[in-house]
Amino acid sequence: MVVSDDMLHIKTSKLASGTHSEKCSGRVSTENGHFASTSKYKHAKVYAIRDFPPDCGWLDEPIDRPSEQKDLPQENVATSEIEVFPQGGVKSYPDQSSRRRILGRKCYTQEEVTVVRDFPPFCGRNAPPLNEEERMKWLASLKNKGIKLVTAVNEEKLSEKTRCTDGKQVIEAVQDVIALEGRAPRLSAEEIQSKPEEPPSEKMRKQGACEASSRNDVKECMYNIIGNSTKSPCGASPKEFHSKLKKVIEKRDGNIRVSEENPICNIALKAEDKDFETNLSDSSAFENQLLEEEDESQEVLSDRSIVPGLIASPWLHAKITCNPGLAGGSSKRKRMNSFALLSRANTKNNSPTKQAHQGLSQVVIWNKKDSLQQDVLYTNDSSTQRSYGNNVSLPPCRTSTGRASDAMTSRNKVREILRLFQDICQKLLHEEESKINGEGKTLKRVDFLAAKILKEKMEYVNTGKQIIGSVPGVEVGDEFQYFVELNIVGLHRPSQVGIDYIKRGERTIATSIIASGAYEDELDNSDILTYMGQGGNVMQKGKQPEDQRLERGNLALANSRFVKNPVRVIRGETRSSGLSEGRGKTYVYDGLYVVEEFKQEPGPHGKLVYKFKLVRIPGQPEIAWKVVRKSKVREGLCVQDISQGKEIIPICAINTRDSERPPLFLYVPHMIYPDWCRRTPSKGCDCINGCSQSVKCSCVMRNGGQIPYNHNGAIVETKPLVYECGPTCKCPASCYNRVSQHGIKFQFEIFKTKSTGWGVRSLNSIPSGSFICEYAGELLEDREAEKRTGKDEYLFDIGNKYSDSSLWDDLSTLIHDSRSSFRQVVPEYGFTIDAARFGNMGRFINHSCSPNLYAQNVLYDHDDKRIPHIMLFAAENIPPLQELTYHYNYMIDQVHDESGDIRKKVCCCGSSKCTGRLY
DNA sequence: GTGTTATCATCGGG
DNA sequence: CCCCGATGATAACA
Repeated sequence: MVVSDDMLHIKTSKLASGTHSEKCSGRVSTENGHFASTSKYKHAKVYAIRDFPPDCGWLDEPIDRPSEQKDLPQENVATSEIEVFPQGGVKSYPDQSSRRRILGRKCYTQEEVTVVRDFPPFCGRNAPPLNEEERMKWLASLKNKGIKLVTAVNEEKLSEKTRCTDGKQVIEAVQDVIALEGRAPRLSAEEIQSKPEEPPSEKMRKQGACEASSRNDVKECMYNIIGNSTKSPCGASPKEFHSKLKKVIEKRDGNIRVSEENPICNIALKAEDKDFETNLSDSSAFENQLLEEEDESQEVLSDRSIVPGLIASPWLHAKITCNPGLAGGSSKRKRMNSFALLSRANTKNNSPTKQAHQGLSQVVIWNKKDSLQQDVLYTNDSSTQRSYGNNVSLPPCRTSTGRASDAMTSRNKVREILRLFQDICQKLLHEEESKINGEGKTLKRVDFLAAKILKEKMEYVNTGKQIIGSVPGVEVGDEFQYFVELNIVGLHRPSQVGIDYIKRGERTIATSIIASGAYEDELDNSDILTYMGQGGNVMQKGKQPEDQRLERGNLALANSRFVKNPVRVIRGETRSSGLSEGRGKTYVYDGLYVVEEFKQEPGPHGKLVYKFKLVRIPGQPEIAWKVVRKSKVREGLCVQDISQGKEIIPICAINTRDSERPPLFLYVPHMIYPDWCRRTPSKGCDCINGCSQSVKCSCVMRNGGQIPYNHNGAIVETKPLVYECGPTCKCPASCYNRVSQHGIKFQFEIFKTKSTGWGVRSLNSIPSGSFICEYAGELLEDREAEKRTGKDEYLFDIGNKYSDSSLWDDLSTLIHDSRSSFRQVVPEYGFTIDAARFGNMGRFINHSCSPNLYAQNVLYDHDDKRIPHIMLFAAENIPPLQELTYHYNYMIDQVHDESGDIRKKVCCCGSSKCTGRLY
């Protein structure tokens, strides 16, 4: 990261509010988590004013945990659990240069400003950790479920083995092979079953392993059963035997599939699914065996039950290092290495020995489960926790340091790449929009373009790994604007297909589905989802509808119904709210579901369709929009509209924690300028046909020749200063160069947070780049601000980043003003916005070390660059009910009290990037 | 049997 | 509505 010192210029915070100890001694906490102070300013150069250029944390070197945090009261969980990130700070953000390359555009140093939009990897919300109680509950439910489920299945299997026809089929199939080999006479199934051919030692070893691990792995046990009944009698070499066996299985599977396609046995599947299930398990057991035989290094098969990572392969090595419990003390660093290993292994996956690698990937998948079990094991100190049969990846647990850090690393990766993607998208879209102007051409697919760029230059997240269960770094509730984003983060691989599945030998099982209502799914708000299968020419126009067949995704989902593996569900939400101007759909990750059952029914066109009933696995966080939609009256509502009608959309106040009401202040949606402030009216443009059309638009020129917004109202990139068209412009209000002046676009509410006073959140999904609100208040000169001692927590220092010389060098090519005069003026006169007495919702927005908003200087109604509007924009996609935050940009150890001592304030943002200090 | 290429299907998006 | 689209699975082919 190349950052000049000048870029880092940050106006430091002035004075200081109370320390934490003051809070404890009865000081009043305020909305922003600051504390009122009566101290006087003594130190001229120190300001307790939140400063504009939001360097967003990663420019600041991380600091050590302040020692005074030890004194924190117990309930201060947010800070006491924070992990200091050794690789934090600049070094952890290596891709700025790659971004430059990616965009392939002229890169100024000013780009660092551009990059201000690119928030630190830790931006925004972190994994909502389950509290211990929730966790235990979830684990208990899993345990019960898993044990019950699997033992039931196992018993079923065992009895099936001895009586059901399928067991016979399998054995007969085996016999076919044996007969082909001519080495053994045909035996009846029963004979084989009852024949203890295997050396008892090995048999016991296997069974013992199976039981000892208590892993309830159906396949594992089935493997043993089948192994016992089939392996020894023929005496054929394993490889020969299995290649023959495989053929037979294939043949048999073919038959089954044919019969499955027969409509007669559609619903019958439900009645006879025992057979089906047995088939599945049987053959997967066979496959497993095949796989293991294929891997030369697997000499001790049964050991896999105990130490799954022993099988030698790069994948498994990687896995081992991922499993501290197994590998014996893997550090975070090791884990990161394992990532590298994984991706390397992935490239190897295209090697000629495809079969073997398919096998490997299967092993990895199941090994994944082991690792997940280790998750459980690792976060709970009892080894009895190993006995989960579910292949469920649990939410990251932050109490386990190594794991938590890993989870955060993944999280940051995901967010990083998504922000990058969104950023590239906005810029490409912007270019396209300016190209298209007037020519009636269609816009290119910026999402694909951006995805391609990312794929070429960067690595996608979670690629190669075919993940069953939750994807590292992706959290329930995450939102995506484009379908390809799902691919980028590894949540759902196909570009347009709704069902993603993976191969497990001859079988496929579903890993993720997208329910966006293209078919007639039943999407209600409950945890049950009815998903319609694919195919049947429903999507193709001009084709006769047909019965859906049990193939591809449908087959995979059907298999998942028996394997009971978790399936990720992504819901495509049409933006019917109308509040956001973005594109049609938002994709929300809804968490893990299990396919409970499926059936075949006549669809809307009369032909048969498959319907899959998916049930959400309990214990996952609820999706915000469900909460919003469920409760029509907001719980804890204490003020209907704190703006008292002054905003276009009412802003209510919610307090579900105590009886406190929002503080009193006079709501003003706009800035209040004092009498002495004579703002020079802006010289408006003369564009009548819209400023985007006109090459000569003076406003556009001042923005460097381009409107800084896209047609959907999203800001393209952060600029030192944005010039919107204003009241004196001739362009209409619909001009694309008018965004922030139109006021809020989303439904916001202020709410009482856990530890930072009042905060702000939205009930809507907010796409990255959207305008949030202005930071409104009284304009003050710094001198005046210094006098307002008690309420400095509402001061916002207007950006004097213009005094930054390196920035200005680059700007000079864009902004045609006299640099010298400008620079002379600004550093001398600092201005501040005071929202203590008058303000808008912006005053409630809290600080975070990994924010999801950033501040942008905007001019539209006057020309005085010293006092731009402070407009807050979304730095990423923000799901409903996620708290909105920006970086206050205090300078650590630069805030002094009246006696000149450094003051310290604990930061309670709780983000993974949190330095623990606000200043 | 295996590696490469063509084709198909698909709950997007302008 | 039309068309372009990426991707993986499958079919066809060398």
